Amino acid sequence: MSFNSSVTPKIGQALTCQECSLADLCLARTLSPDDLQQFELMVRGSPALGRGETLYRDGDDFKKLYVVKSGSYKTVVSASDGITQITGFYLPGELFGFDGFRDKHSCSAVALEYSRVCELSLSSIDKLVTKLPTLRWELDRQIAREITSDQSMLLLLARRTAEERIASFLLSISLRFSQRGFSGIEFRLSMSRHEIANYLGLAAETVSRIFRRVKENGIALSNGRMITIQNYAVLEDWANIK
Amino acid sequence: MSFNSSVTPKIGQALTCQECSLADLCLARTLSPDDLQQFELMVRGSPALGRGETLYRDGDDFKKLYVVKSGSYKTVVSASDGITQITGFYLPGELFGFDGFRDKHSCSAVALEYSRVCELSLSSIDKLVTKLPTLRWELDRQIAREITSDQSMLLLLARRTAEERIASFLLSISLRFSQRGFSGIEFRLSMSRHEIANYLGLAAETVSRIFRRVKENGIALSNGRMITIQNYAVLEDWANIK
DNA sequence: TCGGAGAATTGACCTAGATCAAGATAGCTG
DNA sequence: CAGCTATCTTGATCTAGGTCAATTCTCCGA
Repeated sequence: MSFNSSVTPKIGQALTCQECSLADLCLARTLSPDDLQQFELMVRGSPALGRGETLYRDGDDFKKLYVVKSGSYKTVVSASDGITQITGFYLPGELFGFDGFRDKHSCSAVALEYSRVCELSLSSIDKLVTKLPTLRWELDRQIAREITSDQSMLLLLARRTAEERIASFLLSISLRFSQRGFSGIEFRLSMSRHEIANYLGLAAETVSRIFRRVKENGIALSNGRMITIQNYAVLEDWANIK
Repeated sequence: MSFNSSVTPKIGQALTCQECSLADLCLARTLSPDDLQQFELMVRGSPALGRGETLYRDGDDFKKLYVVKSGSYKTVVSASDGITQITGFYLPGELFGFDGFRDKHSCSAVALEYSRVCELSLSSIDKLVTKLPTLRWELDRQIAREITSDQSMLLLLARRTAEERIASFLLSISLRFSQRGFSGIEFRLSMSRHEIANYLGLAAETVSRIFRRVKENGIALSNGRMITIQNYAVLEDWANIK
């Protein structure tokens, strides 16, 4: 299936990288217009996945890096006894898949809703970076950002209360939506309460209860998966960002 | 201070990379003897640090990658409210420092005991990888390994009991010691109970109590920081590795 | 060898959040 | 749009592990 086979071009479904609304969030953002043309030739679209469908699996050979074009994905690690842990949620423009770069994937990537990615194969990357060293540098920075974000999750899971975790989560999602040109104060979560709970190391019931508390304190409304943030400052307080 | 100024060359203080006992654990392990010579010219030693001394700080510009030559290090992330979290312990031969690669460090690296590192500056890396692409690939794999390990810690912190965390910790240290040619059944921990507790998202008292339980069940002896593993199989059971 | 400070252990107690068990809602599908 | 299934919410109860408060070790340095 071709990259531009979809019907009406809209957010995340642009024909070319130049036209893509996610251009300044994507891996390609540091490239000059000329370089971007070279980059674009290497990028492939892929069939859309529905909720719950898997892009790659734990144990698969590493083949490609992915940028979310539309929708959203989660990455999940599984232990041999069946316990699983969501290690990240990825929104449009976000790069993922470097777990097991040049090796085997150590987690699985699953669509949270009807979603598409742009794909960049390892061989394309290797070809590109010889001509475009700045792409390599940007890639390095993005990988480092993944490490930094995983490590701040370690602090969150090891040292924060349920309330702080949920406040941080809402702030993070809100920030990322607004960076993507969507509203950061009113948005729809693509993940279930169970998925939020798993990601934050909590029980689903606890997430429910704290969403209620958030509502009772006039900080944010939650109507199912719709969230409306009412008091950003207090939410930041709760997250302990100080 | 020069790389080889130390008195008696022993584990981790070899004069050259060729002679280094850590050669097959280090970043350089995939290099041919010829390539290793080029690599070696770029590597710098550095003054030893004592317990508690800092190699780099959260916020510092990224300058170098480090391999532990002797001793051990921890990396620590700090939140603005003073909460800190140990995100990793690094033993001889282990590569660290890519948090904030080509950017700013997002955590601090602190010596756990009298320790040395080998340093590889960013400019050296960039020079080397043009001539030695396999070095780049190995670097990529090591960075991915850091991500994989951080993500398995996310599962540990979010979903495992205190008992499982400590069993996993002991197994991991034991494995890494034996890979380095030391005994994996009798070893000395270089970190305090407090540091173990922080790393595992527990209170120091809980670590003490579980070390006692481990002892009572004939799984491992702990005499202060000395550990003797008595029943590897049951320890694996406790860790839930199945 | 002694003394002191930090580290580790132990016990008593408490609480945040898990678990269990119903209901209430919402989202699909036919 | 009716009905079924998932998901979400709420309440009651329980417990793993945190916190607080003494001791007891251990390891230095003088």
